[in-house]
Amino acid sequence: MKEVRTRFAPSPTGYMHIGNLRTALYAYLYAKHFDGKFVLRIEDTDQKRFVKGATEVIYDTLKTTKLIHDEGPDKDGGYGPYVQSERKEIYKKYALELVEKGYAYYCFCGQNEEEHGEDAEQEVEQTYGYNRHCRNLSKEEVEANLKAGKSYVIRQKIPIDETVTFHDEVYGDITVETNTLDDQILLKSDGMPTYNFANVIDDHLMNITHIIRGKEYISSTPKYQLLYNAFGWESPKTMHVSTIMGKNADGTVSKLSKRHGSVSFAKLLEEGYLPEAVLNYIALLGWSPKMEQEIFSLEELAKLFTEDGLVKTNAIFDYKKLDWFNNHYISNLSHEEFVEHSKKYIETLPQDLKDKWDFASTLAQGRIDKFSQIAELFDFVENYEDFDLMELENKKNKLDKQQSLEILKEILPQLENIEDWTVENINKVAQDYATQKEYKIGKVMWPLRVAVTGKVVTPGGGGEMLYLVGKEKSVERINKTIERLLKEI
RNA sequence: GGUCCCAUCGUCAAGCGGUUAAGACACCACCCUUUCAAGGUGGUUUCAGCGGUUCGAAUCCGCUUGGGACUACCA
Repeated sequence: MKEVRTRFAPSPTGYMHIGNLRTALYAYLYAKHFDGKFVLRIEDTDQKRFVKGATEVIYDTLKTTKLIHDEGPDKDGGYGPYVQSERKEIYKKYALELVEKGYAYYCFCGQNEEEHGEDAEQEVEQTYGYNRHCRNLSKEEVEANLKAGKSYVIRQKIPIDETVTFHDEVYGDITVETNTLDDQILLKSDGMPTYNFANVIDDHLMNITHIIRGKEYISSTPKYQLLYNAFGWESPKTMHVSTIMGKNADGTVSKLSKRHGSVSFAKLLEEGYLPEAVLNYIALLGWSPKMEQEIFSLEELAKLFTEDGLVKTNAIFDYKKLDWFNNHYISNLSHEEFVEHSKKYIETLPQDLKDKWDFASTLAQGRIDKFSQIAELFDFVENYEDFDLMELENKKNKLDKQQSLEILKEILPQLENIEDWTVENINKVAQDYATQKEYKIGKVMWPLRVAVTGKVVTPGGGGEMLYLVGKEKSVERINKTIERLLKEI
């Protein structure tokens, strides 16, 4: 069997959209599944859009996601150059070949509206696209224009009254009438090819066997097919993948974009998502392994990934489910890894808490969905507000405010006596007190925890919370709570 | 507008002529518990509609409706 070669062909825009990353993932997985090659090609034919440092974003993303390419601008595999702007002459040669064969033509119309306008519209029966003004220029006219130094583009000569069919591995056979196709530009006036032309040439020249790309290219594919036919080339197999959508505030859905949340890989990382979690999640958006397992390593995915699991329908990006994946991956981090990852998120934390981070981090791990939640999780250490005293009542522990008051009053002096403010010592005081009063430990811990943190939901148990808040502040807050209770009861 | 594509719980999805229509996220309840989380158990919720074909349709066909993409000298 022929070696499988897939490609990821991003345009250097300066950021990596999550949908784009998923395409890269799929292309990578497909190649790896068949022990083939994953090729990186930079599609930078739009000079106006040049963004400095944009290719670095691409390299960085592939590196941190471990989607290692086998060939690319930095890894020659014999099919280079892998940057389209460096292949300019190649495209020109092939464009001319097409002109020669009658599948393309010079167009001198320029970019202004009038020449594309209505007057010529009746000539060719179409109300869209280019009016084909230059389609039938004589050889002499073309020569004359060329000699005069007129700027030109080369357009594809779409056949009239024909039908094109291509086969997609996901969507099956798709047939369109050529009359609905535009004489698209192949070579721009600056001599650069359009994406539409370059991708066909490159995929062929680079021996790409399987094209995996977004569904939005499905309607352009007939034009590519015509190009392959014109050259007499075998077209690579295509696998179009569904679009990732986002849910709008008004309930409608549209292509995932910034207004739906973070959509670039870098942004997601910034928020504190792990690359593995993001990859695992997006792998399952539009593709299914058809089994119950959901957590997969890259290796496992590669083993499982084939076009069979590709889904035709668009998928809505669900940040909640991403959170679940991320929570899972965070929980599985070693303590050292967790501390390492959390470093840049604890900078704004109070110094005291930073000093205790080795301990506090063990509470945070497993309790957060993403690292950016750390500050909020420990907010109570610094900030304390009068909470609703009703929170001191707890059914399960058969607690009411009266009892909470009593417990707080009785245990406070004992807490104040603690010399060495450690979780163990705090717990011991509480335990001894509970034993003496014949209370369940929970009954003692509840009011303590709530009084000191001002919250019902905390990242750990009572002893742990008192330790984090510190002796001085704990005592102060318990006192305050007692006062408030006395006033109310 | 034209062309093409799509349609199973709120979301991701399995299913590919005969199933009690999987599973996961979310949600709810209960259990466990030193709170929360995690974990365990259980539950609510889905075949867009209408016609065919068939002994039998979520599965095949048609129409309707709804959604999406494309319609650049962008990719």
